[in-house]
Amino acid sequence: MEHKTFGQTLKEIRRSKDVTQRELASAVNVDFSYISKIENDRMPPPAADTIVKICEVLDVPPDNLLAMTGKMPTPIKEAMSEKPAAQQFLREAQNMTLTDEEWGVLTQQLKKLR
Amino acid sequence: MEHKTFGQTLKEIRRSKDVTQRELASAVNVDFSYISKIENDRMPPPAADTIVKICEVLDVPPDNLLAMTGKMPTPIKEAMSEKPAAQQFLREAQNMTLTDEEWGVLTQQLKKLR
DNA sequence: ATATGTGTTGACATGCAACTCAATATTGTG
DNA sequence: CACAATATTGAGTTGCATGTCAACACATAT
Repeated sequence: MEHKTFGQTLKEIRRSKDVTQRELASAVNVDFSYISKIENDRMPPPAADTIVKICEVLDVPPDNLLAMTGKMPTPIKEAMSEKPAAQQFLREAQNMTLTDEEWGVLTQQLKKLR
Repeated sequence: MEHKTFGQTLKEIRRSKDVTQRELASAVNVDFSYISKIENDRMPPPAADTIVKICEVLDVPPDNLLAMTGKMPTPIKEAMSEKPAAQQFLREAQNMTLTDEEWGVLTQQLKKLR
C-alpha cells in the first residue's frame, strides 16, 4: 500500500473542512496558487512553519503532515540547536538505524521520565 | 569557562594535525579562504556534510564539531525523514524540553536496546 | 450562455546559505 | 632583509527553498 503524498493528504483535509484554496491561502498569508501547486505535488511541501499555520487554520494537529516532510518547526529546531546532548542522542540513534518498534520503545521510556 | 567557538576548535584541530588551510581546503574541495573565514568565525560554520568531510580529512570524529553547530549530516537527515516514529519521538521530546541529564538517560537506554 | 467562484499552470521573484575569487597582509626561513 | 608560504579580507557568485503574479481553465447556478 503506497503512501499518500503530502499534496493529496492536504487536499483531503482541506476539502473535509469545506475550505477553499483561496480561503486557506489568505489565512496563512500565501498565494492561493501556491496552495494549488503543493496540493498537486507540483512543488515540494512548504516550510515547516507554513505547514503549522495551515494546520492551525484547518484545525488539525500538524504532526501528521510534518512527519511526511521530514521537517521540523523553527521553535523545535532552535531548541535542538541548543541541546548538544539531544543531537548526540540523535546521531547515535541513527547510526544504529533503529526500527519503528525500537523508536516506539524509546518513546515509552521518554514518557516514563516524568 | 566560556565555550570555544567552532572556528577556534577547528583551527586547533587542524594545527594539531599539522595541516595547512590550503591542504585541508583542497582535500575537501572548498576554497582555502573559506577555511580561513570559518576558523576566524567570520562566517557561520559550513554545511554539515562539509564538516563531516573536514573531520574525515583531519581524522577526527565529527560529533564534536557537529554538536557545536546544531546541524545534521544529510544521510542522517534523510534517514530521519523516512522515520515518522523518530520524528514523533523528537517532537514529544521537545515538547517536554528535556534536560541534558534526561537526554543522557535516554542515550543510555538507547544503548541497552541492542 | 454568461457570470462568478474555484482551481491550475508557467514564468518569474526574493532571500539566504554556502560558498569563490582577487587582492592584500602576515608569518616563517635562509 | 628577502622571499616564499601561509593566512585574512571584502566583494561577488551560485543554487535552492519558498514563494508571487498574471493568465487561463473549469464548474455550476441563475
